[in-house]
Amino acid sequence: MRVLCVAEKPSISKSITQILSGGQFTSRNTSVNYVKNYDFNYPQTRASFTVTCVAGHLLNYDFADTHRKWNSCDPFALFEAQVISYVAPDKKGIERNLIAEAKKAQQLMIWTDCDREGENIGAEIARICRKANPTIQVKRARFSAIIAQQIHNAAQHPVQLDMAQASAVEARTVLDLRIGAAFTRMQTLALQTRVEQVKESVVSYGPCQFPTLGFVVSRYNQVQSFVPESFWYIYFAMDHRSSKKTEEVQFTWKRGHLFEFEVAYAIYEDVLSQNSDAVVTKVTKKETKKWKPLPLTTVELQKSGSRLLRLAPKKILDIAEKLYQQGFLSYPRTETDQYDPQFDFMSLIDKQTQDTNWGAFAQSLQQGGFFTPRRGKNNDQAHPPIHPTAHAGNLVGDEKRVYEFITRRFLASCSKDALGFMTTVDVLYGGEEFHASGLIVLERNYLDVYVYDNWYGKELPDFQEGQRFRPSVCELREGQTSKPALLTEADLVGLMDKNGIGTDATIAQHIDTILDRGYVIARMEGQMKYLVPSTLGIGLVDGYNEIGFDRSLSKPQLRRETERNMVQVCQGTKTKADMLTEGVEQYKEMFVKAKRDFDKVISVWTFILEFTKY
DNA sequence: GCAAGGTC
Repeated sequence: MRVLCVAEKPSISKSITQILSGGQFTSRNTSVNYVKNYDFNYPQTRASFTVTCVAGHLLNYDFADTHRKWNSCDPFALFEAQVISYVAPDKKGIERNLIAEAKKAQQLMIWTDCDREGENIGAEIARICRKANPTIQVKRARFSAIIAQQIHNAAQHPVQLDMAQASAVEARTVLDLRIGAAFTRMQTLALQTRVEQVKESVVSYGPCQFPTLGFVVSRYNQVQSFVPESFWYIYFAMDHRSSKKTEEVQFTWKRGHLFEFEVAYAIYEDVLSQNSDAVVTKVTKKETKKWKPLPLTTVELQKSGSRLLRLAPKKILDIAEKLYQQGFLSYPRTETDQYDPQFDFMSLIDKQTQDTNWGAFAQSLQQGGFFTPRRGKNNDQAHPPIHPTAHAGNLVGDEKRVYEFITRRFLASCSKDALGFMTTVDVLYGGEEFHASGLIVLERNYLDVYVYDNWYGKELPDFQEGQRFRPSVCELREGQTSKPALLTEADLVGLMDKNGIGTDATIAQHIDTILDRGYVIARMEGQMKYLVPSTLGIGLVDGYNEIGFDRSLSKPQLRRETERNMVQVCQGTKTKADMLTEGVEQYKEMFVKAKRDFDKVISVWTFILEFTKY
């Protein structure tokens, strides 16, 4: 039997070929540079295998000719207009290869990633192959890691494609298109005639880009409306004299900050009036740890990378993609922060021993310093955490910095938690409680390679329970609450991830979109980059908020509902048709309201455009 | 001239 295997991307087709063929395969070029067809025999199932791949989705969705042009219809009609799908122009070569190979095979085995998108891509592949060869038998290989035993098991026990998952993705795709196009055309056409600033531009709406914008505006509004508040606290310290110097040991008041001066003052007066010694009531000494970092996911790479390396999330992902293409990194789009129990850490660590900067650390891991990485809570069943797959010695600039970060993070995660010794001292003075804590770092462990983490040890003098002393300072001091900071890109990535806006592969794109559209402007303050909404961005979000929907078009709830609906379609508790109809009805209602209230929206915009200055 | 999701 001839079996055609189709993976989601070139790297997977190569890995499964290497595993299933045991290295004995021939390779054919196709008309597409990055797609190869691999042939070999698989005696385990007495079949001859051809392994090839696609590159993500093959199909694009758009409106039929009657509704494609902007002026062809009222934007409202897009909620019902016919939506067609077609092979994207840049995927034609891949389609041709699939057709040619499907004609030669009796069985199609789909090897896409084991997630909803993978199931949908699998359905696209099946559709094209069936058209070329109507009798081809369609199977699906299920694997959760590129590990020999799992890949063999998947090849020998294929299952059926999960059409429910594929349908859920299709429903979301069509809904996003209808909603995005309808609101984008309506907004753009309405604003272009009335607002000078947007005469030439597209004012896009999207179910991911708007909540993303919403986060930026919401933080900006918090900053603008911030009013500092005064608070009072008791500052308490003692002088510690050692042979060399005198140091001030500061204690923290257990009550923290009080916002009523009268109350704080009364307590303070009471403390002073007792005119007593301070008494050490308790000394706690215990070992403490600073945990080594978790295995690296895409979202975490973008968050910590943008914070520590000061690069835009999109830039980091682009660099990681390039390093992956060059064979230096594992697949850079992953939600997984746990390694497979059979993962081969040692050979990867060995590759890093030649490095001039962290080679010695890698060697120390080989000589007994290795500890299995911590396990996070996420597993996408498709890719391992991001890790270096080869040593790269000749990189420069940002590529070098990104590679270095990923490698140090990997080595750190294979090391040991840092170990410290913490002392906490509780003190009673004038009836009030204070405490101070000190830390001595005993073993740096992972900190030696993960230069991005700090763990400072402040040493405390040796206090004894029952010890009495006079404070050197005991004052009532005033402080003020400080303004919240504007959002950084790292914050925004975190908010989007937490609220389910976008995916690991698209979060950075959505941020770029709101920058490109001019909804948000990057503002540098020193080394730090902050995101500030433009008048247009504020106008759009505040304008829609003004309309008063149950669930705002610029908040994350709507996307969460879409996600919930997709899960229901996957579980079979809702049909694709119901998800589509309900979604269309819901957004139709909001569309009508939005259009009717547009004067109100515009007046908010005009107000903001006139009175907001930066 | 519209979306979001894959990936190159």
